[in-house]
Amino acid sequence: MAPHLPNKMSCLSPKEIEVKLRESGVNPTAQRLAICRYVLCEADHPTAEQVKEWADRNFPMMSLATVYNTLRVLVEAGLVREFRLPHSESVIYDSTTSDHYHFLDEATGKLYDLSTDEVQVVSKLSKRKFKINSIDLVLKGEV
Amino acid sequence: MAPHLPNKMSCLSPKEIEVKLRESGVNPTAQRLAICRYVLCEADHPTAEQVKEWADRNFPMMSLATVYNTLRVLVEAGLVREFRLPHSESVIYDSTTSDHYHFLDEATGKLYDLSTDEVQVVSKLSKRKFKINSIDLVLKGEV
DNA sequence: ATATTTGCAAAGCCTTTGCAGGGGA
DNA sequence: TCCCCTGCAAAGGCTTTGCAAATAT
Repeated sequence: MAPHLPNKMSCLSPKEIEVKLRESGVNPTAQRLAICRYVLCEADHPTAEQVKEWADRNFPMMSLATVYNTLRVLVEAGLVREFRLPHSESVIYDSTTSDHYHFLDEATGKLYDLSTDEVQVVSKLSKRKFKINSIDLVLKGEV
Repeated sequence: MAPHLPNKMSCLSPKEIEVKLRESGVNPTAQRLAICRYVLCEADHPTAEQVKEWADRNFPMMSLATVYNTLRVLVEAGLVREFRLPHSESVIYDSTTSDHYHFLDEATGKLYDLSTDEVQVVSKLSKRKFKINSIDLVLKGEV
C-alpha cells in the first residue's frame, strides 16, 4: 500500500552509523550518534520537535539547541535533507538521500516517499536555457 | 526566455478588482483593493514583507497586521495562493490561480511560473489507492 | 444601530546564536 | 593543550491575535 522507500538507510547498527559519520567528516559524539539512530533509522520525516521529544524519552538532558545544531550538522554533511511542506512552519528532516518525491496524505498529515519510478517529472523546457539541479515535488491528496 | 505566465490576472482595473472581490465574498475595502492592485497585477510572487514595502510607498499608514490579514482573506477567498519554498522562511503569495508549477533560479532567487504544458508530472501510482488533489512542484536550477 | 475592519502592540512559534563550561584527542 | 561540542538563555524572523477605535452598511 505505501510506496516503497527508496534508499532509506534503515536499521544501521550504532557502529555503522559511527562509520558513516566519520566518512562524512562529522565527529561522532554521543548526542550525534543518538540523533542519527533516530533520524536515520527509526524516524519517518521527523521535525526538530519530534527529534527533541524522542531525545527526551531516550537520551535525557539533551538541549533543544543541540538537537537543532546536530540536525544542521547532518544536513551540511549530506546525511539528511531538510525541506518544508507548503503549509507547515516546521522544517522536516528526511533521511532518504537519493532522489525521490513525496505524497502528503492531507487527511492524516502522513508523508510517503515516492520513488522516481512511481512518479516522473517530464520537462519540455529548453535544456539550454534551464539547467535543472534538483526537483521538489509533493503530491497532495488522500490514500 | 521566461516561461509564459499561465492565467495571471494581469492589469485588472480597480473596478474589475472590486467586482472580483465582491464575487468572491470579500468586502472591497480601500486597503484590500490596494493590496489586490499590487498582488494581482503588479507583483511577482511577493512575500508579505514585499507587500508591506509596497504599501509603505503607495498606501501609507497601512499596518503590517492589515497586510497579513488581507492576504489571508485573499487566500481564503481563493484569489491568491500561498506556499513556501523549501529553504525560505517566508510565505510567498501567488496570484496565478490556475494549475502551474515553478522554476526557482537558485542564482538570483527569482521564481518563474511554468505551465502544465512545459512541465508534466506523470504518476504511475494506482489511482485507486492514491487520490491526488493538487501538486506542488518546484524545479531548482539556473536560467 | 450593527457588523466589519483597521491598527497597534504584544505574543506566538520555530529556529539560530552568544557565551561559558566541559570533554575528547 | 587545543579544539570542538554542549547547553542554557536570549534573541531573531515571520506570523498571528487581542482589543479598542474607526468605518461601513
